[in-house]
Amino acid sequence: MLPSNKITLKKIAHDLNMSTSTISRALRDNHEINAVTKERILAYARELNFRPDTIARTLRNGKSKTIGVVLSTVENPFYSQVINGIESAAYQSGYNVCITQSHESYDLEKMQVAHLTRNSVDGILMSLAAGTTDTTYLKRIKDAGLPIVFFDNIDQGIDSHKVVADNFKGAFEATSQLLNSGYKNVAFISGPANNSITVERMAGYLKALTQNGIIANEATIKYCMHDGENDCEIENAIDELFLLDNRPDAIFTATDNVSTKVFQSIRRREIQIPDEVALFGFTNSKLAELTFPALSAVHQPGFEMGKKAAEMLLDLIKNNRSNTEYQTVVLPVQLFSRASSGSITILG
Amino acid sequence: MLPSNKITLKKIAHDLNMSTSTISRALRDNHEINAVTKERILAYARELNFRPDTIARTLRNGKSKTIGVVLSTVENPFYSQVINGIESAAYQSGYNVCITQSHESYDLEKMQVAHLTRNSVDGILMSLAAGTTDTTYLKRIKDAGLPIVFFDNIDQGIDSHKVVADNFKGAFEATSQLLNSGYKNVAFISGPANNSITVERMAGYLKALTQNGIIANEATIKYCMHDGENDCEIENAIDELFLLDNRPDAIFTATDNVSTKVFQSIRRREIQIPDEVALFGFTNSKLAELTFPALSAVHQPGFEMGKKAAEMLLDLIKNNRSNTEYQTVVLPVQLFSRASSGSITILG
DNA sequence: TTGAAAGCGCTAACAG
DNA sequence: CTGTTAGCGCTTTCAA
Repeated sequence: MLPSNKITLKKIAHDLNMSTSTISRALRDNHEINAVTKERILAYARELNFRPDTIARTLRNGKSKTIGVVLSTVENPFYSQVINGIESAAYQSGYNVCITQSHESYDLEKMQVAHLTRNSVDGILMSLAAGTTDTTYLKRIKDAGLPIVFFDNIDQGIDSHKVVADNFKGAFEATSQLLNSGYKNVAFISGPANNSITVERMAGYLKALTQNGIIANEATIKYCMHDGENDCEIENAIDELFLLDNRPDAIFTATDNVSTKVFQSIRRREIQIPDEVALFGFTNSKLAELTFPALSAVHQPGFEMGKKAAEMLLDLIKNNRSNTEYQTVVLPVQLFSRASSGSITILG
Repeated sequence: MLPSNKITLKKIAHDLNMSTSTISRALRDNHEINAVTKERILAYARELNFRPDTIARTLRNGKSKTIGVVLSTVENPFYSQVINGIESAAYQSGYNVCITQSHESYDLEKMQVAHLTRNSVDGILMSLAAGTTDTTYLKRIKDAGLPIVFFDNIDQGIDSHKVVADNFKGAFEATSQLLNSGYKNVAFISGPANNSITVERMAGYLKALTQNGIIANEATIKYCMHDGENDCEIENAIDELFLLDNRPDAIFTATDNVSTKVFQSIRRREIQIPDEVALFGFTNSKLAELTFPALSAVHQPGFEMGKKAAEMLLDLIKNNRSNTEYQTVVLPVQLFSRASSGSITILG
């Protein structure tokens, strides 16, 4: 018996007086192994509680059975729901998930992607950081053969599978509801101007305005370069809006983080919602219905988005398709019209 | 020039007419390499954008420079803050972080730990799942030499570094504040009875009661086996409390998930807070101050806990200490007394 | 049905 | 200062 501090194929082979290849085959249930030999090996492996080393297997096979995820931060409830969707699909297929955060920073995002590729993930799921504008590094990785599926904040430039929420419709409906409730001057606060989600939600917002015969006023459109993570962004945006001659009577906030931060700031300023200013935002927080006043929200299907994106990635990985027809899946959003946008709603 | 689809030491060595060991040494800035050779190698590696394969390096070195994390779910704001603390410490030391979720299930937890060890993490940070009672499998892993640091929901049975919040004090203070505000019959709802956090918070709760000359009533103490994730748990607990002859006029909720779920349920039932029942809970949600009424909360230092736990783990990993004196670090909590416990507070 | 041998990409002991 | 060689734990030809 070889020393038992580390159980390897070699040790089992030695103890059983067989070759490592036989052990390897038996443990993977290879059919060209004698049934009784196989049983003996399995029994002994079980006794030793043997677990094949994933690292060695990965090095040898060139596949890790792990998918990497890059998103801004798990602290955002929407993304934590996405993660649960990803895991559900991955585990189903026997894949592991490695979650990393970009904190909306281009440099961190790049570093995380580098880590993931060097750790041989079989594919990557990602929502771009707010600060990312140049995605050539991703294109290079994808062209080198690593499947990437984008979700939420995507890049229009790279041809690949994508899963997004119906941002346009969500924004259009939210803005329309504010206008229908009688608000005349609806402002817009979002993340960085170039982000796909901002662009789409902005389009929905503008459509609602024009459809109501309103001409958009650039002064009432604010972007937060760091999606509101840099606190002054939010404060400045609100300050500027409230200093306008034609002060907004409602704000549509276009991202989860911006929505809760704006809500918090308005409350801190002791400005009455919705009497002085109405709010309608994008958020997946379960506490939105419990705030005062209850926060009107566009809710994205986080779990479904993660699940769908993971499924598409796994399909790419397993079928090793090179010339696939890439598709973009658009998932429906849900609107919850509550007190913050002037609606009277019963909780629950 | 060897084919360039995969850049390895071997390819660089071939192209430059040197041996792989020279390349390896040069890239790791080994001092016994000629300065000009080193520069040539570095230049060429840079040109090819060479990145050493982590998997191969891990297999060879026996260390992955990655730490694994197991916690219930990232959807819990407290844990997402812990993660950020862990990452901050890990990145500082050049370590990677792999986050996994147990969803409060013993089986899932065990599976995640198995995955992590098979993927050769250098150490594990974990908060036990609510459903975990038997930790012998962890003891075995630890005894085999893998450092493990426990945080939040810990196991008293295993001797190792631990980082926790001052659960006793948080619960004691919260309950005391409810009693000082005039509530006479304070109920208790928490996660599973056996969990360390429940035990400690319960002790703080009981201490506050006895110190106020109150004899604890078992009927007003409720446990949720799945930390409130199984929705009926919360509903049943509340139903039972409200059916008591001596109906509680206040509830101390002892975990983040239970706190928000109980709050939500009470609101849905249209029971007035704090007039009909006051609430004081443990939660790290940033929205707690924005709810109606504002939710009184014991706030745990999530970021600090993650940071400290990671630092202790990294110390264990780097110094490879076998017979360390293990210590348990207790971090202070913060109390935010708000309207839900009868306090009048100004936001912000 | 089994074994021997090569090799995934890297590092380190040992030689020179 | 640089090269040769062996080997981390596994899988896979190829040969028997």
